[in-house]
Amino acid sequence: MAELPDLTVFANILSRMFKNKVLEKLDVTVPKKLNVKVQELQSALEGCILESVERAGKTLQFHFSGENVLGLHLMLRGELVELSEDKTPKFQIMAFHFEKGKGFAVIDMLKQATATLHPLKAAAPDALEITKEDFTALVAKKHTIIKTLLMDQKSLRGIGNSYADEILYHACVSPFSTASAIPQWDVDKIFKSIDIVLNTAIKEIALANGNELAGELKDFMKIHNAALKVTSNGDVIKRDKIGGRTTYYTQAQQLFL
DNA sequence: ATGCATGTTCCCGG
DNA sequence: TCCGGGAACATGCA
Repeated sequence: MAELPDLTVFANILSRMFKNKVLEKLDVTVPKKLNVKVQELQSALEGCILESVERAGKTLQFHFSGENVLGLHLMLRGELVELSEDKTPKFQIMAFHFEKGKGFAVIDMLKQATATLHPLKAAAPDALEITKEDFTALVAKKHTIIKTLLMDQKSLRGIGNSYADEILYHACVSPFSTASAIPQWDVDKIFKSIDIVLNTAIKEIALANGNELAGELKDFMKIHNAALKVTSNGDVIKRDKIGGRTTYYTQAQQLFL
């Protein structure tokens, strides 16, 4: 359940560990989500140098020498694990073997993690890159529920169910608000909250993880957290479904319809 | 033991 | 055309 902040941290850790290393071997255990044949993927990437790892939306982008790019989406339950000698991790999807026996694997018990060779550049802006003007225009033209809009990857990339709740809680706007009905002042607040909530989480997770790729899931959530009954203010945390997903919010969050 | 969690896609209906 | 709702995916956890 890696979300945007986790992925940003993973990208940084992978860069530290494998940047400028040669990918000696790429094992594909579960090829069903690949956009190319296993052999095509291997011949494109094996022998290449990993030049950078970046996050884009909810994906990681591995940039290899020779203009080769691999996109990776972990979907619901995908995880990254560092490889230890001679042991294939349980639920392995693919394994990246670099020099000196070092490497990492993608694991996913749902087998839904998706690797894409030469992914198309996404049209929608990333949640951490969108400008205030573009965000304002986006919110103004959509008549859907604000939480649904924040999570719509075709509109804005990178925000999932739990951080959508965290952002709207931080901005004090009800997740049930109609996007186009939200006043400019509050749209500005949401825009700022996206930046603050995500970047704060990145810092906290980076600190907690160190160089651990997966690490245990630290719970930094202030509202999207099943263990909490009330917020730090003492407001009762309510639960509802939006888009089939559990949504946590309080009565104090302003509703605009 | 039952049901919930999580992202995406696809299908149906208003 | 836009929007919402539900199912499906496989497994671990409370």
